[in-house]
Amino acid sequence: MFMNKSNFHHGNLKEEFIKHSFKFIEQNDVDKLTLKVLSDATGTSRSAIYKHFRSKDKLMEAIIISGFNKFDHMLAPILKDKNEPLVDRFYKAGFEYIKFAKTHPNLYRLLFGHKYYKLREDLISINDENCSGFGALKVAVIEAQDAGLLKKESAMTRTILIWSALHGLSSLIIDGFMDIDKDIDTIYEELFNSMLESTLDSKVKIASKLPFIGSLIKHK
Amino acid sequence: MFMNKSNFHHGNLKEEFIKHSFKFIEQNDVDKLTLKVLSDATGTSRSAIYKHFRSKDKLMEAIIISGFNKFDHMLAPILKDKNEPLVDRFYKAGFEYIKFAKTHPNLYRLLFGHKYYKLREDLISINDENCSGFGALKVAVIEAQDAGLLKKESAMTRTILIWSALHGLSSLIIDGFMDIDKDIDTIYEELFNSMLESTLDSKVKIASKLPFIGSLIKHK
DNA sequence: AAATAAAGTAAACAATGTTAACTTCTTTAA
DNA sequence: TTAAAGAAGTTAACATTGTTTACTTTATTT
Repeated sequence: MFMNKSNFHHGNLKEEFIKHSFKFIEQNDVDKLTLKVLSDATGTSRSAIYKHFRSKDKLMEAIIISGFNKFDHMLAPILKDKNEPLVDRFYKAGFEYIKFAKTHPNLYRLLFGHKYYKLREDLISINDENCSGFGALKVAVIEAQDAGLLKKESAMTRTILIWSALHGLSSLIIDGFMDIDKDIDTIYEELFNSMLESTLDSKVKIASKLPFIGSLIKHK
Repeated sequence: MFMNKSNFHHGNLKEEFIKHSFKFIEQNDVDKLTLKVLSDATGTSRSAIYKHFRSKDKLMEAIIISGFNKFDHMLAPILKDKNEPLVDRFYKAGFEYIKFAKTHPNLYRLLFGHKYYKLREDLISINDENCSGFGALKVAVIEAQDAGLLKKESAMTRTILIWSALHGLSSLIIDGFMDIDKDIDTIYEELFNSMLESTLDSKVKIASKLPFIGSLIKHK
């Protein structure tokens, strides 16, 4: 089934909407993404989108799903990589988490912010260990506990606290609270030490330091 | 100069707008606060507000200022209370921080979220030790370092990390990520231990545990 | 070839923040 | 005291937002 590209029928307009939305929020706030922006970008009318999505929220839902896939495919493999020492996996995962937020601040806010949390509720489950980055983190925490690297407290509690610290630092960075002239790597070193190393039964050296995330110069 | 209350002149409409805005966001999302809501609440026309604020953003600015005052007046005295042991002050400050976010989620998001960060930039400075809760925290961190209770690393780094953890946990709670049936006090105990106690040169017992913050049942 | 469905359009809606022109009450000045 | 000025309200109109309805055009199916 191949498609005859005519002037009228676009062919793959639904994917175009999502693609342009993604591209747009790489550079702009999520609430700047209007139907006019999308109709202009795709060369269609303002109401064309309603032939493919029941509402704007349904489009946002598609973007959020796609965004979480992107996030999970970034994070989960790092945590699951059996070739790396467990501590290194944690170190790298936290590093890349913050880097993701810094690189895609609008997408990050869309995924983890409040505005569309009702949509998110229907989409992701914190306890789904297969597909979500959070699930993979929890598995890694349990693995660390079984290996004697983490105290055998509640895995869920420890997972939440690690996530909190990463989410908190990422949010403060991308939401414009860091106007100090300081690079983020030092802070992340300390975060990692406080968060993980302190709870390690035996101290472990990080095998390989990662290239720096970047400075904390105010994020626009 | 007393005011003749007539039908026409309201007298103190500006304060009424702010007061009603505050009351409204105790119960509703910030983006549900429209000029119509305020004109209905005050019995005025939709454009009356422009006699007192140059734009809606200027009203939001006033709310944010007032909100930060509320926040600072909650947090700073706890951290500065010389009658309490320093560790207890930290413990209580963190506890009340999270409680504030949980009790006033919409206000908290308004103050610390992204949407109005440009307004916030003109209003608060992270480095103002007198008026901001963050400033008070930094002073307390330095105090703890001088007293030998915290490692003598960068005070700013340590302050940011403590704030990150509190902000991250608070955000995850009020933004609907905690759908587990678990009370928050256990998590906060662990957070406090990881965050502060681990960096204490000598372990200190918390003098008095606080009443629980509440369960993590999903926040609406 | 005709009927049906899919995918587009234009025009109208209410709600949003905002502005302009006008009115009414209060204060100030001659 | 009265006139002018200004502060504080009104109504009406605007553009922009998401959304719906009625219509048109293209593609598919029978």
